[in-house]
Amino acid sequence: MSSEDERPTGPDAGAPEQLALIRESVRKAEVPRARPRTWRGAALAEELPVARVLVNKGVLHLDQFFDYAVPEELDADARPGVRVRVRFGAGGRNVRGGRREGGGLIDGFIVERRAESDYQGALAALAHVVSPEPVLGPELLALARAVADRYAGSLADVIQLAVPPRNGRAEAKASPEPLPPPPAPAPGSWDRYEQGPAFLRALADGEAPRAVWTALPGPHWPQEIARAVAATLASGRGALVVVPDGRVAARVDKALTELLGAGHHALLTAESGPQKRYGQWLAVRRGSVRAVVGTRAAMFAPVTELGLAVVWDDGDSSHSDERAPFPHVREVLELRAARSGCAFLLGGTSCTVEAAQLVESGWALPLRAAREEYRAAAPLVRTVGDGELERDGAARTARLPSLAWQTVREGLRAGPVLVQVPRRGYAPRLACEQCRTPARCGHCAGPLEAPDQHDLVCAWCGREEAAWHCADCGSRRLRARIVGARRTAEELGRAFPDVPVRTSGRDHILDSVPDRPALVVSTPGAEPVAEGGYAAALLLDGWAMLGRPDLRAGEEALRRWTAAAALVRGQPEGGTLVIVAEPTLRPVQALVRWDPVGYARRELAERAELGFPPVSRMASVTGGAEEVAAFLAAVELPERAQVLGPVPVPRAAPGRPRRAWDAPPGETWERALIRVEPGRGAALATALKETRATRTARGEGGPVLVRIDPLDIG
DNA sequence: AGCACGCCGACT
DNA sequence: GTCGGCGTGCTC
Repeated sequence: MSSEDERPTGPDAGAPEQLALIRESVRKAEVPRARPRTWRGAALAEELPVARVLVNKGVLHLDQFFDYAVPEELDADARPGVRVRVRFGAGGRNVRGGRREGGGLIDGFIVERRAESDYQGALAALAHVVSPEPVLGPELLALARAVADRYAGSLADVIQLAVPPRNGRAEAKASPEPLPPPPAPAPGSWDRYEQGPAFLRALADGEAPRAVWTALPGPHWPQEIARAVAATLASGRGALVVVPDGRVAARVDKALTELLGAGHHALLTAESGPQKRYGQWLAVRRGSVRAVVGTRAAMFAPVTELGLAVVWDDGDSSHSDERAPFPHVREVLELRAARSGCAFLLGGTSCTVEAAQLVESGWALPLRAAREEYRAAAPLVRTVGDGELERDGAARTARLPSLAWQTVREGLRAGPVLVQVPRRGYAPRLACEQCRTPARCGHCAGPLEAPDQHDLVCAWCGREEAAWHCADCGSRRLRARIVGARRTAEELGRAFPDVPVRTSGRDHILDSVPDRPALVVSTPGAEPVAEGGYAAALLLDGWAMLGRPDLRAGEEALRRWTAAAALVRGQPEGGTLVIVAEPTLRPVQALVRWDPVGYARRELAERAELGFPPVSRMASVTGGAEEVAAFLAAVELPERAQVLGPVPVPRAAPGRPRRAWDAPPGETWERALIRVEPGRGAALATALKETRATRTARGEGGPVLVRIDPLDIG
């Protein structure tokens, strides 16, 4: 990075008193600024004796580089990008004649070697070079800077996410010789998509197409990703694929190995353990492996000459990092594509609102198949309203309507049957009892809650809603009820005593089930793949999924449903799916018509109208009530920014691990939302970052947590 | 964040 | 005179 990107340190701090002037002259005499010759008598490097160092402290007001003198004996190893240890801190300031002692040893990275420093004081020397392996290249550094700015975070925080901790043993091992590029692959099942073959050809020709890909349901998408990677490799460039979890990574890994053999790609997931993972990361950094498949942290993988960045299923919440500054895979890969001019592929069986926006804005092109292709590849979808559930005769014993019974019974004759059950602990949002329209605040359109089971309060702005009535149908009655879905599934198992019941969920997740009749009960996201596809699927308690207290509840439910439906055989092979949910609801209709894109586009239009993200940009500020209030008072927001709240942060659900933005046990935190118009996101991030930097520098109040584009905004 | 520097009041 | 309170500001 060039030096103009750094923050000036500001030499205007107060009038220099006499002593300081004397010291200054002593320093200059001892260590000439133009070319530091000695430091404590030790010889310095002949050439470029100054090392610009990124100090590995996440604190925002230290978000700048520091210059150190390079002793002669470290000259050879102290190359740009290597890890170093330096003395840092006020500990050894100006102890007689400009000499420095003390100050703790902390980690850092050399960012640049220079002939001279523009720092006015005497330089301390590098303490040591941790390892001569350059791990932080200029491209990764620039990306990390861009991500830090985007998310109002510090460079060091992003570097901590982007550069894995060192492992000496892995570093000592040489990486394999890079393989020559493979030949361009045939389109394979990409020919089912109108622009599929053309997209592959563009990749193989070294171009940089950007696409939002609505994958057909069924088992082919890992191979399709593999072909896109292979085409990019064929152009002599590298490729990066980021998926939500290790299971999906394993599927793409398998597809790539089948297509290209081993050696072309690295697998970067937490499952492989620190040493192996660092070895893989190094192989990528060293350029001996040109393609990467991995989970979240792999979004920063330093692929040489990146030609294609892929994110699969960008609606999955694990694409959002839970460590500061909370970057999202889709956004980071977008940044990479924009910065390095590489191709971009966002794929999934469903479609997020953000993905729809990428197409709408013209940044990416749609990559879709003809409507008939989706209908043929998807199972027959039928709905059962949960009202029918109560009326149905069979429901009395098993709480399941007869259509569901029938579907399961018939499905079990042909193969495994999937039963998707929402996880317990879903707190549904209040909705109209009549038409199920979510109850929203009359002032800011935030979701309403009933913290004391009685009064209605807006979760965003905290206003009390005294006289709520449904905007759609005028009803004044609300409902919030969770059905005991798990038990229903168990009863279903008892009703088919000859059939094995397998379960897959949070604690024990099945990867796959054989092509034999079985009931497979699974929570959303944990569905095993059935070899040969499920004969049928039953999606229970759609209402509870739609009732989640989240702006994205509808989109998320549809994503979970299409993901499950994509595991079922297509309609021509007799695949059937029954969803227990109100058929008039939009996400349910989108599933029946298999139109996730239409759903996302409509949702996008609505969010634009209501001033919701991603059309507006939002940030959240979380912390103790006093800290949040003081922060909001201090921050200079961009024009027409709107502050919603603060409101108390709801308790973290018991059992779920505490996330950074959940209140610590025993404390009550508050959260405010800040909303700005489209195009002011960068200004908002800058304002938030600046305020936090000055406030923590002065130690004013406790820390607040700032998140840009928070996912769970209710 | 640490941590020393510096400018104010009670002490051998 | 000087020991030490913690308010201020710097860290290459």
